[in-house]
Amino acid sequence: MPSTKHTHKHVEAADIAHHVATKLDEIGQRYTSGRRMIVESLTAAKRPLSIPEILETTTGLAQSSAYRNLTVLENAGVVVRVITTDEWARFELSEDIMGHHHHMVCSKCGWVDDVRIPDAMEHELDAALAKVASKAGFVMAHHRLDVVGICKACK
Amino acid sequence: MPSTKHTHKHVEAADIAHHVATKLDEIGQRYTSGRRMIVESLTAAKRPLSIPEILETTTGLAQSSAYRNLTVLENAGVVVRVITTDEWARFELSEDIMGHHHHMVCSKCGWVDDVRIPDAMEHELDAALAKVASKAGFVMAHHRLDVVGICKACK
DNA sequence: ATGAGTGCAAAGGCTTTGCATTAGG
DNA sequence: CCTAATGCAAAGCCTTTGCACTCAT
Repeated sequence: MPSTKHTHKHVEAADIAHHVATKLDEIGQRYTSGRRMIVESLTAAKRPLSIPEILETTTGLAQSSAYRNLTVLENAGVVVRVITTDEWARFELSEDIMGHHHHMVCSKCGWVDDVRIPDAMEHELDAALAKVASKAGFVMAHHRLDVVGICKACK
Repeated sequence: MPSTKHTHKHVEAADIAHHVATKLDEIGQRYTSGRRMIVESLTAAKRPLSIPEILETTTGLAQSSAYRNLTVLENAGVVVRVITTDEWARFELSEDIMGHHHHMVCSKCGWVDDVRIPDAMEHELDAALAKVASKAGFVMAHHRLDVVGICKACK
């Protein structure tokens, strides 16, 4: 079992299937073909996908099944629902798999991609946020950070 | 450098009405009673409100008028639509009026409140984000930062 | 008068759900 | 076999829109 020293710990591509199967099993769910297609679609994209985008890459999957399976995968802790604008919801693999990261959102076309900032800044940020949150009686679970701007294609 | 003072510039409460009226006038819109009620509601709340919350404090305003007026106020640059979870959209006065800030979102009940972090951190953050964004071909317009956690009431 | 603003109800668009069918263990 | 999973279509829910009425200019 090879161990890595990267701070961006994440599940290796080849192990994602196994990881997902395990997480699903933990909540008594099966790793069906539909779910496999969705996970593979998200794995290949390496960025949050909307339902329409997911359906484009999963032949024969009904829209309702996509929604239902994404909910199951979300409950299993494998997929996260990303809220960017008010259009479509987007889904991505959890940080367990992808590592901690943030998003760039194109305010023109809605494209979303991943970005990472230095660990040092993440820690500073967490410290500052936890402080101001607790001052207001909040218990911080995590933070969410997005870059809003114009993507390469829209520029 | 002597000009590093706090950048929390905002419109004084008493001047909000005038500011809003001006901004509306700039796009050829009137400051009607419905719009006034909404602005006063948002001013009093000092946090992003959902449509149901706004309707509770604006007697006699139709839901459709609330949506329509909020769109107008948004176009006038007076109100901003805040996307937190996938439930209801929330609205708040723009940063012109409220100053730059971020949000705390309760993942249990959906409550949203404002938070501010030190200017120094804002600047570091902007620098780091602009850098990673441009590396991906994005032109950053601004950033969005939320604390997700459990609020005082839900704890 | 005359067009903006409003209320009410209907329509839209994304998401969820009911139900009969199919498939995996 | 037996229950979970799926497809299809209908229903839900927030939001937007059409239309007639009202109000301010």
